[in-house]
Amino acid sequence: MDKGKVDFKEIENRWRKFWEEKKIYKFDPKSKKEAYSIDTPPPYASAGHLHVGHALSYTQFEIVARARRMMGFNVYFPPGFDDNGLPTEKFVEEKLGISKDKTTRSEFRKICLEESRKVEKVYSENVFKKLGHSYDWDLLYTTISPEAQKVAQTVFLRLVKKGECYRKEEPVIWCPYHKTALAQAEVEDLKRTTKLNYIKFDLANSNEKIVIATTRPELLPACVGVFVNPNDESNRRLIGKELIVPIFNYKVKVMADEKVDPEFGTGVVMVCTFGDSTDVEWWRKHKLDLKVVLNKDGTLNELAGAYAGLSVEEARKRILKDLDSQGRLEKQEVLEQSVGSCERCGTPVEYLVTKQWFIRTLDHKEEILKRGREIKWYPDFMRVRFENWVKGLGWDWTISRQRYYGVPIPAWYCEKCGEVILPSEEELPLDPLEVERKCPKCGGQAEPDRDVFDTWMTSSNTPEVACKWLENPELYKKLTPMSLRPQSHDIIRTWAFYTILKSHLLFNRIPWKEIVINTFVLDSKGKGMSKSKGNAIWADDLIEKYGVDAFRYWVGGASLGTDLPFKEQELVAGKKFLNKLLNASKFVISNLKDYNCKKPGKLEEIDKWMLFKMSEICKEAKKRFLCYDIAGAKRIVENFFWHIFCDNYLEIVKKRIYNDGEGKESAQYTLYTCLLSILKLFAPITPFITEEIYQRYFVKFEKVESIHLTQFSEIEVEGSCPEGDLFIEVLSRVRKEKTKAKKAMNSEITLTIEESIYEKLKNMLRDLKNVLNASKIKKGKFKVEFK
RNA sequence: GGUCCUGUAGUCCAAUGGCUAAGACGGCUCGUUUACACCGAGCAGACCGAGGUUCGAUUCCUCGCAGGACCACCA
Repeated sequence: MDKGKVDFKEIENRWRKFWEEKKIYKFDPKSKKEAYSIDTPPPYASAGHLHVGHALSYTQFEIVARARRMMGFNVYFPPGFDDNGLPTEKFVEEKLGISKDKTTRSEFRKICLEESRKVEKVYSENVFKKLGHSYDWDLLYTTISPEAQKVAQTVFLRLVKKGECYRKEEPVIWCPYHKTALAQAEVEDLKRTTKLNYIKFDLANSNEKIVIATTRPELLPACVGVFVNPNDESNRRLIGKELIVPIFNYKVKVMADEKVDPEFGTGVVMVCTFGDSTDVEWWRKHKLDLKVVLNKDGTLNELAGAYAGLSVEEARKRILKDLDSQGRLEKQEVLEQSVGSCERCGTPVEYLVTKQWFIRTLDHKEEILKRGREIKWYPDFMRVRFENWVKGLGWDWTISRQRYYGVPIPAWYCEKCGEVILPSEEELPLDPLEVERKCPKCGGQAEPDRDVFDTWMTSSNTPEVACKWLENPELYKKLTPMSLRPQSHDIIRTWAFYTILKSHLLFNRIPWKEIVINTFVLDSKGKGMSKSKGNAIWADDLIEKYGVDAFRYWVGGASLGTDLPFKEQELVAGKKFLNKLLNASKFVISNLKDYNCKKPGKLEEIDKWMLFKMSEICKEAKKRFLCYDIAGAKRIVENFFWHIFCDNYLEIVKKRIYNDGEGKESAQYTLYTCLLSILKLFAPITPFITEEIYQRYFVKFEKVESIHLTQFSEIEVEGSCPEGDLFIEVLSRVRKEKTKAKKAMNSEITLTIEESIYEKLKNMLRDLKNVLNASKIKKGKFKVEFK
């Protein structure tokens, strides 16, 4: 071992290769140990870069997997990729400049699949393997695989059979850019400044003008009613009367609804089909007409007359101009508004009436809340977020998407009689576009469904996909409900929610026993990190600079439930720690050359003390790992290693191990046991350096081919030796005196200590003399004399 | 607007209804000693504010302030 610089990269590469070749993380289905299955989040393998927040979340539960393995569990830890759905389509469209409109579904799907495979390969190598993640790569799954498609389609058929999945013509949330229906969960708020336009309507059979404020004048041709609050003194007189819609000159009725805010605008609201979700609500409640003016691409149709073919924005401008020239635009006010927008492209969503498939959620709110409470949440308060979302749901889950790259909806519709035709489960997976069907009822030609499922339709069955529900029912039964779902808080409303929903509807039980919400990383100033804000810090850069173990050391310090600001300083500390660990090990190992790995007949008192302390740390750390308190485990082990083991114990036994003689074997046994225990406890967090040290020495005695296959130590103790604490206290007092006298720590002294202390330390005087370099220890008033 | 989380030295973070409130980074002083100067010994430095419960609150409760997150929103 060279002095000074250590080539951490070389160490990493060597062991990464070793683990992969030996397949040391392979799952053993025949093992008798208790299974611990992890419902891994399959990432969208899109960009090559990974910001520290993502790297942290994946590494955080990877540490859990390692710790569980070392606590005797048979860990089922499959990697996965979520490669179907909009993100991939968007990626392909942008990268290759292909639009789904200008190609066929099968062609487009082929390109998507090829791109997915390429990116996933890079991702596995550059992210997971690089970070030292201990997946069993033989269990790799992807959500576009035939197996996953079969799961999604089977689930669909079963839910249809149960009546929990239905097809209906309904207003749905629509993204005009992606030209598809969206689920409520895919909508994000977009804050923007817009104009509130005050428009004069004529009151029918009167000369009076009624002013209505609207942000969406382009929807005038779709106006189906006007509302006022029944308690609004100044406007209630209008109820039952009719207004004439400007430009389009047709009559609409004025009706009453308590939800109208008399203070906003003029207190008079027009309802169009559809401008926003309130319009949908009122349309349903008051059974209004349907006037469709929007096309699927966000342009206006013939109903808009002269404005047909224009985009929403353009039509708005033109209509406002025409209203103004007719003297009907009273005024405009600036309005801070937040509108629902597509979470992937930011385009404000519209509401269109289309035929879609839905899964019932509104009927099951209470049951879902109950299921949520059967699961143990870490941290517990994250369950509240889940509950808030469930309580606030306003729509059933729209699962059909008018896109290409996803799991096809296995259904046909008879052109003649409208019958919905479904395949049998044995035929799955299938693409109805590639299979001809005749109507079993009337014999008519059946039209295939051209849509695909929402990506969450597949992802919400990751327990079924990952544990091979259909391929290996035995295995699935053994591993489910899964032990753990690790995920981030921003997808509680999607991934966690949909998974719990599906598990409830299909199997009438929870999908996993515990859910851990990973730490949320902020930038150094305490702000949320994202690519769009430009404050993202890339994990690759840090790993390049500090090494993987130092990065993981930072991850290991994050506690659940509290946001963590990223500080590069922590990586510096990590590197220092690795160096210290390596150096202390080097020292210990070099003094174990003649060690026979046998427990000596007699242990020195201070060694008993050390072994006792070490065993306590092992127990406490295990306890903390079990309840996902990685940071706590790391803290106590690190503190013990640095201050008790290095600063105190190594100094105490130095002279004993330098020379052959009494107490040498006792020291060697203690050093061996403690260092190995410490290495093991740190192995889940810093797997590379611990493997390196283990392989340099311990492997030949332990006979287990990797430290990561060993179990955390259980140390045999011979009493707690409480006098050891007193020993350390005296050591500390003397060191203080030496510092005060500006003497070196190894300067020779004569020590006088209180008689009571002297008596208690009687059996440890030799070690005390050694560590203090005291030529004599006398009884009396505490005094340190220098030579 | 609703809900949730977090406020501890310059910075990150821990514990605690009562004892000297721990550790790391940074600062300062001292020490080059055969694992390590990416080190050791030591020093200085902190409980967001106001009430309340209590013999006693940094800890529990209420309100406020600050930061962060989630959800709902208005034509």
